[in-house]
Amino acid sequence: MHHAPDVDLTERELLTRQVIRMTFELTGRLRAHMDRSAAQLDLTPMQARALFHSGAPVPMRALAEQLHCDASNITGIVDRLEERGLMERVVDPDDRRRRNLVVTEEGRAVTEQLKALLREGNPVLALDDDELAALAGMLERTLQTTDGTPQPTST
Amino acid sequence: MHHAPDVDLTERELLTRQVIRMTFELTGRLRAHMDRSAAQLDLTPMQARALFHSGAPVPMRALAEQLHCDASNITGIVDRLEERGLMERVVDPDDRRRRNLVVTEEGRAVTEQLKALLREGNPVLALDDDELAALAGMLERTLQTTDGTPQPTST
DNA sequence: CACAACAGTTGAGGTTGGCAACCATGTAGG
DNA sequence: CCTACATGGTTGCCAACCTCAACTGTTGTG
Repeated sequence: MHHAPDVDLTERELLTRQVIRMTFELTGRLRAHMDRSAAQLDLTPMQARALFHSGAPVPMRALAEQLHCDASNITGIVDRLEERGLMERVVDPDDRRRRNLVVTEEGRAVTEQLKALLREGNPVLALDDDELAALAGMLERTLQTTDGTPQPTST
Repeated sequence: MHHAPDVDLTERELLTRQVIRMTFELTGRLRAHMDRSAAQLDLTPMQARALFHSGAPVPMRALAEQLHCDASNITGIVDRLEERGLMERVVDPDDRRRRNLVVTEEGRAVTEQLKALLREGNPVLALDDDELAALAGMLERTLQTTDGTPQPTST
């Protein structure tokens, strides 16, 4: 893209490190916050994430990608959610290999409770309107540029 | 038509939800990115985080708090890091109950490699200088206001 | 010295991550 | 039609991690 002048690079370099450090700190806290919230509803972190990403019926394969984990893990996670009656496997009529995940009525209720808990005490609420809007824009751009699969930099 | 203050609140409310959603999305990607980076160095996610937070000698208790996990987990994590020679338990002479975690020479090298990998493909690099500075400010404020233990808001 | 408090460890039970093998279904070629 | 192959999901295995409770050493206090 655009190579930057060497002198100003240090400035940005320091800032970048700082932002990365804080981003990881924030990430850790958000993760802990989410885990605590999930625990209040007797959900494991992964179960909570699975519910979170299953707004519309979704094949297990897709969920695995969204959760950045192996497909085999989804089996167990969905098993436990299904045992609690929060989710259901529905065979896709178009492709009978596929099992679409459908959140049940109770599952939706639990998901709403979870989202409510997540809003409480969320750090981003400390920002004022302008900052929030700016942050939204940045996040949008940030998420666009990286599609989740950064170049693997193969050795 | 008497109430419905949503007209003013909705704006921020929607924005907040959007930001929260994107924040979690970004969190997930960063986590996946960190896990992949750690895997390239044959480190588990927790081992990587343990190294990351052990710049200066730190008692295991403190590390547990920084990693938001039970103290008993640290035992196993440090065990494996010690087996690889990346860390050492050093008994604190002032308080012989304490074992300070000291990163070895090799451990420091691995940590540097890890940090280098983390910088590669980090989504925040997509931002320009002004945005980066603004983000830094927001993160700082955000991290200040929440000390890691968010108080349950009554709203 | 008896006692509580603290740092760290151990053990049991359960959930997840990663890998390889497997079954069932869909798809392409002969 | 039949084989070969690709795909979605499952199972089994093993290592790592999480949570909780019980336990060993050490420190501080009375």
